[in-house]
Amino acid sequence: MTDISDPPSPPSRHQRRSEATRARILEAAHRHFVAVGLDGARMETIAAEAGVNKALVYRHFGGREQLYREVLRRAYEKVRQAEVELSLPEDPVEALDRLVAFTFQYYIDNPDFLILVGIENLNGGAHLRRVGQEGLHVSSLLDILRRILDAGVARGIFREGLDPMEFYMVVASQCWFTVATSHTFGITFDVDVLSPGSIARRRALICDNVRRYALRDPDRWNAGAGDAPSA
Amino acid sequence: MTDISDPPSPPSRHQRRSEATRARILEAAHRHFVAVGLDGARMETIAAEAGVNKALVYRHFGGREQLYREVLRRAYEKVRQAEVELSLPEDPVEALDRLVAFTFQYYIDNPDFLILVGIENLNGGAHLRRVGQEGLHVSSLLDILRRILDAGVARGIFREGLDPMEFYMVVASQCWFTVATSHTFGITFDVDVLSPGSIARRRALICDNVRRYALRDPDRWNAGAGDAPSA
Amino acid sequence: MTDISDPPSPPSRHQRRSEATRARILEAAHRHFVAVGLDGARMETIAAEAGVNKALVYRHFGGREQLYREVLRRAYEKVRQAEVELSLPEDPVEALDRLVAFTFQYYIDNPDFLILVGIENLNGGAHLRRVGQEGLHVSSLLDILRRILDAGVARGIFREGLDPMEFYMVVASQCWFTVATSHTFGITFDVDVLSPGSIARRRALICDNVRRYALRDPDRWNAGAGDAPSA
Amino acid sequence: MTDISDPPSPPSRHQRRSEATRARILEAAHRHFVAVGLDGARMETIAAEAGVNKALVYRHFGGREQLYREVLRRAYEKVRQAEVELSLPEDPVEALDRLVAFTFQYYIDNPDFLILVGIENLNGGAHLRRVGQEGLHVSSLLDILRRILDAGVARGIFREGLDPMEFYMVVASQCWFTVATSHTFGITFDVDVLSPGSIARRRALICDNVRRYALRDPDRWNAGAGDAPSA
DNA sequence: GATGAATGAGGATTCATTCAT
DNA sequence: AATGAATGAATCCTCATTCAT
Repeated sequence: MTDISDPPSPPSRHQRRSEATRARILEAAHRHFVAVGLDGARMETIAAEAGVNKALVYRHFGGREQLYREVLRRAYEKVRQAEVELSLPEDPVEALDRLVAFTFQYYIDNPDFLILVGIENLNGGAHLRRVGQEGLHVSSLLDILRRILDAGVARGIFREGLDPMEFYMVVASQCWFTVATSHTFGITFDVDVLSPGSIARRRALICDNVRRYALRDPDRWNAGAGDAPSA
Repeated sequence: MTDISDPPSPPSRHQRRSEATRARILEAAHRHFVAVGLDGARMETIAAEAGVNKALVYRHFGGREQLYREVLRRAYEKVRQAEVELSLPEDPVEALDRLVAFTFQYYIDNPDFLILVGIENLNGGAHLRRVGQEGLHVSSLLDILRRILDAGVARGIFREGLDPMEFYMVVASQCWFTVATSHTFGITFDVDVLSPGSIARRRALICDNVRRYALRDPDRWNAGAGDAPSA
Repeated sequence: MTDISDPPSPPSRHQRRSEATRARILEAAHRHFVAVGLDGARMETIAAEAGVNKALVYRHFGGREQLYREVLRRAYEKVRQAEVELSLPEDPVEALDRLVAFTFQYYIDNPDFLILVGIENLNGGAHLRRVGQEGLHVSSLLDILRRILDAGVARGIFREGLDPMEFYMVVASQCWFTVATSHTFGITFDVDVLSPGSIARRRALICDNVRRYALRDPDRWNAGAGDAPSA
Repeated sequence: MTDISDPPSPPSRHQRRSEATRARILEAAHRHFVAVGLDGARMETIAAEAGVNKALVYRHFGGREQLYREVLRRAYEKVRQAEVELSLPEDPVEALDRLVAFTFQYYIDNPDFLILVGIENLNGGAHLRRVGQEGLHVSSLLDILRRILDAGVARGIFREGLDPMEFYMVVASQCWFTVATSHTFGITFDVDVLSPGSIARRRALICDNVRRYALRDPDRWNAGAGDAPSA
């Protein structure tokens, strides 16, 4: 945040406090937007949870929409960051499993993200569009996907010509659906989709499906390798 | 709604008009809830679009929540109905394709349903839970799924022991994700997910994936059979 | 208000009550706008003074601007009405005096009108313009002015070719200034412009000035005829 | 403002800068108060237009009311100054014309003044009263008026016993009304009161009226002498 | 003198809901 | 069944003003 380039002037106490306030507001806003949605959110509540005055929220962010946009932007920033930090195994098949496990776990651990994206889609993507595609750093994700596919192809074990974006869809859709529709799915089928057992089974299933999608000869690899590594 | 069981007394003019009014309100409410969400919806707007007085909406449905619940219930009723009416081919592999095509197309043609379910999941399923699992007629869906799987197993071409609910997840998740996150996905990857070409490709991909999931020996069936049947 | 033309249906209790409410709001709004100006006025206060709910004011008038506009329109309607009801003497010179006396007295008795017009001029006439020139019924005023001038010319005692609008300006300006700037004028010159004595003197002065303006031979008419008739 | 009386110490750089800031704030405040009125004015806007911080406005003037008062005081100071600098012709009749022309033109050129005085009268003169009558330097105006009247009387061409304040009213009222109610008057009568032609005609009319008021024998002086002298 | 951060109070407008007819 | 009037409780956002630096 504080750039180390030109002038050595350290941030004044004013600036530091302001920065901290801004961060507190953002966190409160994130929590609140996630909890009750864009329309349901109350500026008053956000301010109160941030421990500041309502007017200050306006001063810092200009209004509810802009605040929401910033929250959204940061949520995307965070996923992409996590993806970048993801260390993939050399072995392409293990990499598939790792990608699925990571994606699934990220959704489970960060329902916030799913919720924000859900809100956004209900909104027709209006706010994300204003964030701008550049802010979404998708190339870093595509790099990762390509690296996995290329490695598999190089070793002659993946099908050729797979499209990274489609590959991503195959992975993400099943993880996404599991978590994002867990409530309605659970009610409809009278099951607990997010119980540890269900999750482990589901992850293994998705790993299998992804292998079947990517591998030239899935049967050579014993299915079930995606089995609950920790649970 | 009007039950045909006991007395022969035909509905009075009053009753018929009332029934029609109720239907108009429900349609208006459906449209409005879908358009702007639960929190965004205004009783005034619903009443106006139904061409009736606000107070009448209250008389008929008691309040905004109940109205929403009824809208939700009917949306589920409608999918299940469509599923029941779905005529499946004898051939199990064709049945897979048909199920995918139907599911995908239903989501495309009825974004309302995805939106309502999306809203519901953001809400933690609170309203759907009050509708009650009975109202969701899931057994008719499970019947269909089982019928397909059983037929495939009977002919020795499907893997054995596949779980209908998991099978459904494999089908639904990829269709769902494609449509339900089309806005954010489209913005992120800078593509038009719902263009006719994209849809056809995506459907073929999902068909392939589902075959790979269900079939004992996917390679015997030439991939790409799911290619745009009509479009 | 209730037109006697077509249907004999008497206003329902609802309608009558609503009409009365509307009137109460308008009166309260008039008082409040006059007291504190357009920007200073509080919808809350208006509602409270009308004995109704704030929201009802919006229901009836749509908003603060429209409410103000209606108040303004009615104020103009009232002056024009008073002018129409003004009975002018046959004698043209007496008519001049009468017109001055009426105009002066109207301003003194209805500072509301001056205040509203003052507000409006500070606003660049924006709201009056939206009322529309038709709503101002200026022709009835011009008729009166013309009648006076024509009578004087017919008797050969007024100058010919006088313009009604200019004539009006000569009359109104001096009355207007006296009342409308009474506070600053009074403070500047340390006098009480609106004391009964001052008013009587000022009226006589204006009458004289108007006679000098209109009459062909002012000296034939003993000045001071405008002297305080009542005070 | 900076008094030249006692000590020789020249203003420090600090003081000079402060003085300039103060002036900038006053100018911004003047413009803004004139533009949107007392209630409509925003401290933020004034500060921004002055290019300074809001808090600085408070430091310099203590608050919005005091700032307004100072603006008002300066506006009066400026008129009186202009009046003092007015060079009157020897000839009393020409002096009348000159006074009218000056007064009229001042109002046209300085709508600010009319607006501030208008605001003040809507306020009941509350702020002007706090400025204090001494601050208004009315005696210099009265001197001028008396000088004109006395000259006319001395030459035997003006009526005797004319009161300076009444004389002023006769002059000012017609100029004032023309400019101060130009918007509502224009809308009501559907004319452009401030077009060059209208102004010239109006000035001539007022000159005539003032002559008729002051002169013992107005007919000896050809009317219309007030015709657009320069414009 | 000058600044940016922060506050508290207010004020317009909206809305779900109820009432009287 | 259906309506229009009326209400009370929010909720967003703005502003004058003060504080800390």
